[in-house]
Amino acid sequence: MITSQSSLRRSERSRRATLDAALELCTEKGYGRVTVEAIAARAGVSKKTIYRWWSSKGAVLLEAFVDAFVGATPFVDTGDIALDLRTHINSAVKLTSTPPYGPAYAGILSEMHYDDALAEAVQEQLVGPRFAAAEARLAKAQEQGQVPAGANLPLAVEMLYGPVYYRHVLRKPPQDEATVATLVDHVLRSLGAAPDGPRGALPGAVPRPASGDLS
Amino acid sequence: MITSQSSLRRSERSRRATLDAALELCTEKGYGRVTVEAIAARAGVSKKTIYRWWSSKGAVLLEAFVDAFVGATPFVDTGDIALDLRTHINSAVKLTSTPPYGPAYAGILSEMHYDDALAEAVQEQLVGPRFAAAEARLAKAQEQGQVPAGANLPLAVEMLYGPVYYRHVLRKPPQDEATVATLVDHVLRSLGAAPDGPRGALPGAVPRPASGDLS
DNA sequence: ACGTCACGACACGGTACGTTCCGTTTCTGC
DNA sequence: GCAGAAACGGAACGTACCGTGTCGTGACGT
Repeated sequence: MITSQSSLRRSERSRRATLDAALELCTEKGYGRVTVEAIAARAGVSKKTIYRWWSSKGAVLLEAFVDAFVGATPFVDTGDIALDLRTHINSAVKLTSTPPYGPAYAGILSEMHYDDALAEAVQEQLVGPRFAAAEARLAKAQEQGQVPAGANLPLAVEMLYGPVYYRHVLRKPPQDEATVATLVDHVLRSLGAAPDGPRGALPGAVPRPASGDLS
Repeated sequence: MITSQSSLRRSERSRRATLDAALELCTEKGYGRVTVEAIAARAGVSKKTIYRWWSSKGAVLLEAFVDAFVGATPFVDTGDIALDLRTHINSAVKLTSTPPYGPAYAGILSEMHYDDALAEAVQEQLVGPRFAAAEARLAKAQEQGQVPAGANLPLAVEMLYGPVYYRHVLRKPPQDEATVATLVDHVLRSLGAAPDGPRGALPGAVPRPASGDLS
């Protein structure tokens, strides 16, 4: 276990102060310039207390991150696969591009390369569930005939998330909602799905005027 | 400029020894555990010499990286867009997953989040050219009628590279060549391109036997 | 009321940072 | 060639942060 264990005697006040301070500093200075000593000072907490409950700076920020997002991005099912995928991907874009969680996530992704335990925790607590939720929603659309039976769903999920991560790690501007809509259309089309209403042949080739369902 | 400037008096021997030592250490210990002092010791070079020519550990590895890959992955044009995209993406997968350049690139991507100059250098020297080459090859295919006229080419490039980065940063196993082939088929299909020979409806839905053109 | 445990504080040795000084080697220009 | 300049290796420096250890205090559970 990389995140903190609970205890009857543990001070919830110190825990929250630590997580909040870590997120603040990450936003202000960037993950790489955040130190445990600075977190402790900002939180009004002893360094010893931080090390008592977390194994590293990365573990603190992962807990802060997961803490804020557990159940915060449920996968709604409106019956419209394109709409639901847009909602899902837009939440992922916002997650990875908005303070304080965007900078924190960038740091976590960095640390994953050297910290095997952190990598495993991220996979189990963040990536795995999100990937599974997206794939499950596509499977449901399959049952409803909106996606062909033999479609390669895991590949579709990677094609959806891939561009989001691509821009995030390369520090390019995040996708806006129109771009996400175009992406979703392309991915569904690549699976052989029937065009979705007015979004017909060559989705995205001709920009559509902004419509209410995007906001 | 983040990478080293040339000089008439500069010792090429020290430069090469530094770059080689940095790549070696990065492979052995992972970028995060590589120190400038260790690079200097391994290279038989003074720390001062490293700081004279590079601004940071990241700059050293970026130069080693670019040095090895400048012109090393030309974008061939066989006239078959699907084949050429497979070749291109396969080289990107290999680049990001094979020592010593895979670990080095992971470290560079990490450092980019805190080092603006490094981020700009990566964009200009690595990502930009590769992205442009892929888009140019697609544009040529467009002229030849293999890709529809109004297709969203930048989106297509992101859909191709995205999954590669997705797996790289999340430390998932890299795509094998069959998966890359399926990905390329899907992306071309999403653009409205005509199915490519036997790769017909629902590419990837039914695994094809391995064929020579993949190796 | 007593014992336990988490707490804040402070000090510690260790590591790597980036810089400075020094004496030596190597190359350039005269 | 020779003299000067520049880059070199080596060693040491002060600083920052690491992760740990110690200690006295105070809050909680029994």
